[in-house]
Amino acid sequence: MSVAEQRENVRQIFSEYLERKGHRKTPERFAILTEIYAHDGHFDIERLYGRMKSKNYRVSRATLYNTMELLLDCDLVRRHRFAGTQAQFEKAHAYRQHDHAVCDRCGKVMEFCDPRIQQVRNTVAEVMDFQVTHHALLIHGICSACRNERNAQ
Amino acid sequence: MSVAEQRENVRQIFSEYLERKGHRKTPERFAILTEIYAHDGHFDIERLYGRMKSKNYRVSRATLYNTMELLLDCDLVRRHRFAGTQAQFEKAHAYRQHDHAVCDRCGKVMEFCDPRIQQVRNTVAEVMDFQVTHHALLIHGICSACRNERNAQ
DNA sequence: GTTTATGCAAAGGCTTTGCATTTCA
DNA sequence: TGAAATGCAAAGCCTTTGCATAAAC
Repeated sequence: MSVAEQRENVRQIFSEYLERKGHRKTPERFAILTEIYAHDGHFDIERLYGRMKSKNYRVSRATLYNTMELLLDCDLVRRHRFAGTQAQFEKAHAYRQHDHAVCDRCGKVMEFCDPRIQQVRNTVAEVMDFQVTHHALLIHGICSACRNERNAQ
Repeated sequence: MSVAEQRENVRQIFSEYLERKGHRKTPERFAILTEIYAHDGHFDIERLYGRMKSKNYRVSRATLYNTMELLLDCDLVRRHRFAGTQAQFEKAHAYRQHDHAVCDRCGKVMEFCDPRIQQVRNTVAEVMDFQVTHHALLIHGICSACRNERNAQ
């Protein structure tokens, strides 16, 4: 799937979601979605605000927060709280399932993928009669770069 | 291990930690530790503050926040961010390894245990050359009670 | 006697809210 | 036209910080 195809695809999903929920299709909402899907990796609200402002597309922070709720609700975006109070987001559609390892010393976030997580989800759903929608596995520790740095001192 | 034994045990661990780090052994710090280990389940700073106040042991919120940092550092307490900005804590010592499933409708938090997580940790450590210290797996979804409630409406 | 910790209140940072204005349907 | 969304600023909430006081070592 090309970048253009994906962009059209997620616009379609968002459009149908807004319609189904009786929400309006404002240009701000689609501009935010487009901006999010134009980049990889994690971002926070302030970063997104800055990126849109630099492209002369000014949206208020309030609208950013409101729109993120909608995008979370239709699973086009994921929200993480790696540390502190500041939420981090990432696009979720057509982005392979993965989890995160975060270095508690330098804050670097790495991605990994392990099929056993899916098995755990299935077991939890079955044993606890729980309808799983998504999950977040965060592995904390110290990355090799930080360990080497400390050893070198 | 009895409750009294565990309390003595964690006091010992904390005491040694403070000594090793050159921190002072203040009565507030031990009172906070004792209060935390007198209860099961999750709690936030405000709840802990209220519980100590109701026992006429008044500590400032600042000291609670400071002490939690120490307890986190010596692994006697875990911190979670299930939702929102408010941190949740739970005691960590002699409390079997477990993870959490949280209902996104009613907010209920359930615990479960799956040995496959340990295997994932081992794999991440090996493949990414990452020194794992701990992890947090959060499974989101809708609990059976909430599903039944909605069906009944 | 020093140095560190406590407590209080103020400041900070991220997020939410209220309300007037604008815009979608 | 009427209801909902936007933008701005103010308020909220949790957490951190600064500084005087108290306490550990």
